[in-house]
Amino acid sequence: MPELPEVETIKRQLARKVIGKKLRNRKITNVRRRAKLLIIDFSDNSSLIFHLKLTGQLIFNGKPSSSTRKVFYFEDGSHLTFNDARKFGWWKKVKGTKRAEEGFGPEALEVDFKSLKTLFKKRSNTKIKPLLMDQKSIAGIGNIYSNEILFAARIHPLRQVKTLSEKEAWQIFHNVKKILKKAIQYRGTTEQYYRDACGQEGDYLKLLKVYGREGKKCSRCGAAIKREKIGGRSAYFCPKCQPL
DNA sequence: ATTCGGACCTGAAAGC
DNA sequence: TGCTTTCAGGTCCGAA
Repeated sequence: MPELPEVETIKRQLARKVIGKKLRNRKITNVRRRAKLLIIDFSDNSSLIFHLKLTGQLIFNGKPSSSTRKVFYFEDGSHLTFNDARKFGWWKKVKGTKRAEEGFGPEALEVDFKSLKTLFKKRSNTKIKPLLMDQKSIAGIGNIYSNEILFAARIHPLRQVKTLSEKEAWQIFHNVKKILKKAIQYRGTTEQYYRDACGQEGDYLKLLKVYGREGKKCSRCGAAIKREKIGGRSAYFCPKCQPL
């Protein structure tokens, strides 16, 4: 589930709710996001790091359920519930976050066009969709938004990076920013498991143009949306708007 | 360097 | 009504 927009949504909501609260004598000083990691910092310079993987949820004052893996209780009686149906997600307590934050590429919402073009040059032999999802190259984009970005940019997910023109590279850059910002405005996409920190579903599902829409009509041209496995993940695209 | 399959788990939906 | 198969917002590892 959670890609950049979902984790960012949770981060913003939690920041408003838990900064200043105390957990086992330590005060929460900040709530941050790096790539798809959610980081809670404490006054003693320790931190809690979460990765929600596919089905993780972090819900403030969430009612425990069968998928609840951990509940963090604050000194004022409120709590933070970590649910994870598939148990891929994790959390850990660290003394510093430097190690955990290493190895990621620039944040998708912060990378500039020049750096993106440099990356395209360096990774010219790979395919564009797996590259957009590679956290070491650009941090935050996953399967839903890589599909949506490439549809908006009219680029086939299998395109070799070295064949992209300047104009096409710009379209990708432009739509990375545009789609992710819009998805944050809508508090992310709930396909099944995702909930924000208030336990609410995200509203971006209704704006999806290709993800999960195999066989349905393209909103631009009416052709049937296709699904194809690329790099082990389902790529969704319009064969007419995104020709190879 | 890149791609592939499998591994980690559970549960919902679709197929027969 | 079952029983089986497929699929899922992520990442990691080892083998071609």
